[in-house]
Amino acid sequence: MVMARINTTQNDIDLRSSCPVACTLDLIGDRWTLLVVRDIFKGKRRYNEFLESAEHFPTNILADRLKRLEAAAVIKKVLYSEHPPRYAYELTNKGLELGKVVEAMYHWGNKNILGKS
Amino acid sequence: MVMARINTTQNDIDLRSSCPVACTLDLIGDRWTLLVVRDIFKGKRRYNEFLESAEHFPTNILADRLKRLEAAAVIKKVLYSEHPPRYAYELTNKGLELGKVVEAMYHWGNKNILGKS
DNA sequence: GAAATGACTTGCATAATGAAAGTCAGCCTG
DNA sequence: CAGGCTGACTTTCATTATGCAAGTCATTTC
Repeated sequence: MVMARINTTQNDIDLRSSCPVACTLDLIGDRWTLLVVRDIFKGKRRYNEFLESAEHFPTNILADRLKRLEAAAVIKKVLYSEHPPRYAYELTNKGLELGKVVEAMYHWGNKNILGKS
Repeated sequence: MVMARINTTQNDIDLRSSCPVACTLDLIGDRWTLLVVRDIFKGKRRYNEFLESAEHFPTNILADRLKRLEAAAVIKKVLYSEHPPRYAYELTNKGLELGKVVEAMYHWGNKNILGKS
């Protein structure tokens, strides 16, 4: 597919169009990425905590998504132990604002798939 | 991966967990599905109209997503010509409620990828 | 010194994606 | 009524992504 480099804020994903929805999907349009964001909203911070989630991230996918989200400045690494060096993952402002998307999916899934509320 | 058949409303996708966010992603967690929904919100109704979108749906993907969305009762086919038989795609209530998700992505992408307002 | 922990990386088989071309039914035009 | 056109897909096939299992590696604790 022909990709374009559209004027974006600092990150370097290939965008299919200048539609905001398509741009967003180019970054988070897969089955795992938003689950990382959801987990951080739920208070998880460390690699092994993500792995404990019910959906069972494959380890390579988790590592990849953390890398991509960090590159896109949706999350950032924070050192929480010097020796050995260990990092926790936290949401940036950009990541916090994804809360709206996660919430919308939460409500939709609850009502339209799980049939609750 | 081990999939579960969780008590859902009428459709038959395999769900990874009972988390509403994960359930939603099991249905719309890819780079194309929500673009179909977006297009219908923008007034498009027919196969060829979707194909004209800037992101250039591959035809096989479009046909597949329309099928999946119909199976999930997010969209429905409506006959708009008897001879030859031709169908238009429209959103069901379930689909209309996805508007919240699309909107949230629209705002997020505009602000955080395109850098507009 | 041995085993454990946290955080990944690698290998590999299977599944999904995407580009291009093919199909097919029903008009339409000469 | 043969040939082309239109709308709506299907098929093929090369490339890429996913997902499971196993391996790595730097500490740290026993």
